[in-house]
Amino acid sequence: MSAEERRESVVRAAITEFARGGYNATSTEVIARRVGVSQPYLFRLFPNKQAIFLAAAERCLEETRRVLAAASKGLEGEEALSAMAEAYQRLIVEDGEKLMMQMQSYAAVAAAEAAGDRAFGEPLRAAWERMWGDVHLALGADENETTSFLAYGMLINTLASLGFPADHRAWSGFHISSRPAE
Amino acid sequence: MSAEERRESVVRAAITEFARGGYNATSTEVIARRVGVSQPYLFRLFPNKQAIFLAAAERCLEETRRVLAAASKGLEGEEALSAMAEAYQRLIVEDGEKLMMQMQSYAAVAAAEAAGDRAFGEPLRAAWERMWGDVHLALGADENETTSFLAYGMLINTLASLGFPADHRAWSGFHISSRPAE
DNA sequence: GAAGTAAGTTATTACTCAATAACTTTGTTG
DNA sequence: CAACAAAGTTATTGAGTAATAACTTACTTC
Repeated sequence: MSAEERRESVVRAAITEFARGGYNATSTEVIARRVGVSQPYLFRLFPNKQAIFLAAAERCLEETRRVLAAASKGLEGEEALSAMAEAYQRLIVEDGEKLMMQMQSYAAVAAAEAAGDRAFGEPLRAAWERMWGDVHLALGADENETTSFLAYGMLINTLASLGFPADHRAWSGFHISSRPAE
Repeated sequence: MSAEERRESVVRAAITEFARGGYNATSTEVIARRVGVSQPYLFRLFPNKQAIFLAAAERCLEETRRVLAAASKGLEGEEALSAMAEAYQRLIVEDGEKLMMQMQSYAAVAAAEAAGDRAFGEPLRAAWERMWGDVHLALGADENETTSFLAYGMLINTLASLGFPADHRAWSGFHISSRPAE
């Protein structure tokens, strides 16, 4: 298998593991095991652990952006909004990993920023901007609509992270059919 | 100093340290040092590290609830809404720690839930429910208003965590005067 | 002043983990 | 087939860390 293909499997494995464990509690060992490769080999593919995390986090945001863009393609206004909302809901329900990884990313970036490391968050801010731009376009370039849409998305993330069951009143205002798989 | 008073200082120190470092990257050593006490003594005051984290996380949510409740006291409708929004904004600007700690909490709970530990999140779900209830009452028991208010709050948390500067277009729709202290 | 108790310490253990170095295998190509 | 490179391994290190055990002050109260 080529190094490039291996890197791809590492990113996928990293998403799964970091999503559950967060940055610090996830060892490079478990990632390597999931890939089916020795632990030190990861450091031939990536310079260090942080780079693996970053690649995984970036991929998740990018995937989310892609899903939203695909859902709203050819639609506008109210239709685009509900299509994206439904797509995001489905994404979370069918693939809880992406949500968890997102939350871990935000926490990790916040920690890095607090520690004075501004470089770490850069690629994630860029990825967020791309997503913001796509949503903004899909919603007719209305900034309030865009902000509102993303706000609801972030609340969904929070409630799902906290583990509120789907029928809890904390979810009132949403129509989520089931919770993300664990 | 009494054990109860010490516990109080531990909670405050823990908020500061966990906010920057997250659960796993924060050693009990640095918390103890901040309190001005030996590391093993923490385990006389709390059963384990997780309990310290939980106490800190719970305190943060509770504080947020208290701030919102105080801001909306005696007001209703639109007035209550803008009073709470302003109070939340001020809370974040003046005390970025609380925000960071919140994000770390969500990530930690998500990880615990994914690992099958449903007990860890319980106190935080309860704290969130209390906050939800207060906001709900303040906004005239309108569930859509409540959900919307909290959604914007969570977006604020996300953007601040990602480290977007106050004048960035990601903040459009908000009127935040400055970013939280670091 | 003895005796108890609450607040605190030092020393230690058992463990985990990112990263480096040195070596080996597998496939390709002139 | 020789020689090179890419993919991968085993062995190791050095640092950090939650938690336990055993010991020490300092204050109170009879």
